Amino acid sequence: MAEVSIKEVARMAGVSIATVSRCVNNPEKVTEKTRLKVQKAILETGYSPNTLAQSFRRGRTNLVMVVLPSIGDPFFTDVMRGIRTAAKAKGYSVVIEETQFNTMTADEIGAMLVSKQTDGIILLASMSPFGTEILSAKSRRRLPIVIGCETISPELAEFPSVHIDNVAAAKEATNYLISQGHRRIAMIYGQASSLLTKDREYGYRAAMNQARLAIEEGWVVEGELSIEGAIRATRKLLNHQHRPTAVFCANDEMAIGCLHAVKSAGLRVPDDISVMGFDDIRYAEVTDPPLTTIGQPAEEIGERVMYRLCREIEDGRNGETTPEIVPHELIVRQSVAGPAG
Amino acid sequence: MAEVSIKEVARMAGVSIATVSRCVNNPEKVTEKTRLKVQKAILETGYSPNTLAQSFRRGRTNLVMVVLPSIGDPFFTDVMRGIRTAAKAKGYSVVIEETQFNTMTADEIGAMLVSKQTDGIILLASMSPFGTEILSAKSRRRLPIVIGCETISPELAEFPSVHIDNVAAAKEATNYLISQGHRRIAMIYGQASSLLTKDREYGYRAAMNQARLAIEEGWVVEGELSIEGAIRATRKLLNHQHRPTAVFCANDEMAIGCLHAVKSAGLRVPDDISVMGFDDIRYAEVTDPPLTTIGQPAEEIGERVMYRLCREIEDGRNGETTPEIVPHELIVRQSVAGPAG
DNA sequence: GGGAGAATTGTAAACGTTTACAAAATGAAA
DNA sequence: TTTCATTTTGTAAACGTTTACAATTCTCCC
Repeated sequence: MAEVSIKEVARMAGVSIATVSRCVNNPEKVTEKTRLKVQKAILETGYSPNTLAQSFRRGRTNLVMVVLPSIGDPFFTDVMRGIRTAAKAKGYSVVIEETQFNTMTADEIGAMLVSKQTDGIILLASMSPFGTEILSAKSRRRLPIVIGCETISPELAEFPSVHIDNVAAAKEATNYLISQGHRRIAMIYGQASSLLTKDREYGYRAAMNQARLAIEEGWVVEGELSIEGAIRATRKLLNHQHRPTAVFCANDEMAIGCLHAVKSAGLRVPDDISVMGFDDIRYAEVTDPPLTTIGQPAEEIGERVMYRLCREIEDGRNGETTPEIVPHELIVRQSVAGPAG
Repeated sequence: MAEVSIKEVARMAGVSIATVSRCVNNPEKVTEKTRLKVQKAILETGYSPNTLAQSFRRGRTNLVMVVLPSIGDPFFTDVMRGIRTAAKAKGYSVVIEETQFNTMTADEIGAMLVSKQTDGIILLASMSPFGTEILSAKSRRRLPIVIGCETISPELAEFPSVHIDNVAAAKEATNYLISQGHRRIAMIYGQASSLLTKDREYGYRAAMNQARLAIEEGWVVEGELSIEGAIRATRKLLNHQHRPTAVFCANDEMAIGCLHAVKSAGLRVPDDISVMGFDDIRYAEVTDPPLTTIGQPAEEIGERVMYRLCREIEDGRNGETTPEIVPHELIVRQSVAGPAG
């Protein structure tokens, strides 16, 4: 009952399978009369095209893979929403792979591409260790890949990308802390392997240098991009012999951990220590105190990245790889104030 | 260069394509000698099987669809992690569809199933409006579907499921509030369409009745399963002529909104109002104050649901549909205390 | 009515696998 | 060596679609 194929429909409508196929895919190539006959037959048999056969025949799956560090981070959730919106509009489905939890190795990513399981890939994760492999896979055939959010490592520079100017944004965040009177500013960055938070670290250092402020040994600590990691990192900062008066966290998730750790230590935010985040996830508004942070148009990034990938898939590689830079925004709430002293 | 098929390998190794296929899929059916020859040829050509052709031929995609209200909710993120772990172990990929944002209609879900794009479906979302349609699709052919988290509506009762006992858990939560001395307890539930939070509401009402406590008009409000919605709901509760001393939120996401709204109104938690959550998402530990809530083994649910689906796909429907009930746990933190008065 | 040209439909090949079945090779027993 | 049983390999069909190309039908004009 279920496995009704095009043949059945053709038989019932008294036409050839080619005609049925045309009715479905190019209705304008077919007479009104036969189209009605065929539609009736389709209704009666409950036919729907076998997508597997279609994919096989057309050599396209209409499936796209997104590689990201963690869907747990609300920022990526928002990016994903944008990707999904665009994907739906263009008739694609999306499969997600998380790297942080090692659910997929570089080999597997390559294999997936080569075996054409997916039509293209969006990289939202730092792929430094994967870069070369993907590139080598690429040399073998045209690979539709677009990079989002992540600043691009040199090996991946030839792929199109969509992201904010992370260096400039981090600089702006740090400058805001400086403008509030802070001189002893620490930073919690993400995983060492993450290019993205490296860029933010770079922006922070640039701003500090420019303001001729010293960054003491031990003021820049790794937060593992998680709440827990940020809590540990913050404890280290609080125990530092020259305790900073402000902490710039490379993302909001870590800022939430930082906030918690500071308050758990009996200190007040922002009275004793100011905390600055990055991303403006939806929890940033409801933390106590609400988080001062950098806003990114996450959903827009997702949409643009997906549309860019569609161009890549459909028009083929057109060589144009200048990054699309989207705007960021400083969002002032209550987690930053002037230093106590 | 890229499109090297089995033919090429066969030619290079001097064997038939059948032998190559066997080398890849049933190496034990082939002589050591020829296997080596073929492996060499595979290496040299860089051959990898065309998954599209395989899927087509085998009638299996090794793709599974998960339908959920919102990946934004960290609880579902954790469930997804479990699903992914299991999926990876069993060689499946996962595509996610969100219902809350209407990215997919019931028709499309049905179409996806019928067209065999995916081998099976996991429903983490309330499908009340979809129930009958899915069922009608089901009657047409065997549909591997497993339901997770969500309590099952009557129409879907014949599908296997994995979840906690939501009614009992909500009862336990409410009883805990009562045991702390609360008499005026309100509840914020999720979307009206969500069976899951309906069950929690049912548990709350049962506990209140059993304790002979009145539920005043306007004490049970809808929170839309979002932070924003919960904030609005909480404002209503705070303006109620008989303000409750405790609020039971149907999930932590809403509890976070509730917490924020209470504090924004200048009241203290738990001194003035106690707040109880549900799910124990990772933010629950770092809210201010940390959230008293009900813990679910989210990741385990995900894994079990996926393994159950695999059984469904591989062994075929075996008729056994008794739900798997996993344990929940009351987690006491600081957002609940005795009432002020 | 006949004929040219356009519009519609049908025929059949192709996509890359897997797999029944037939054929061939191997090995053991006589 | 012959024979038979067993293992290994090859042949060819099949999966459901799409799509060149050929065949047919229709339309319109003379």
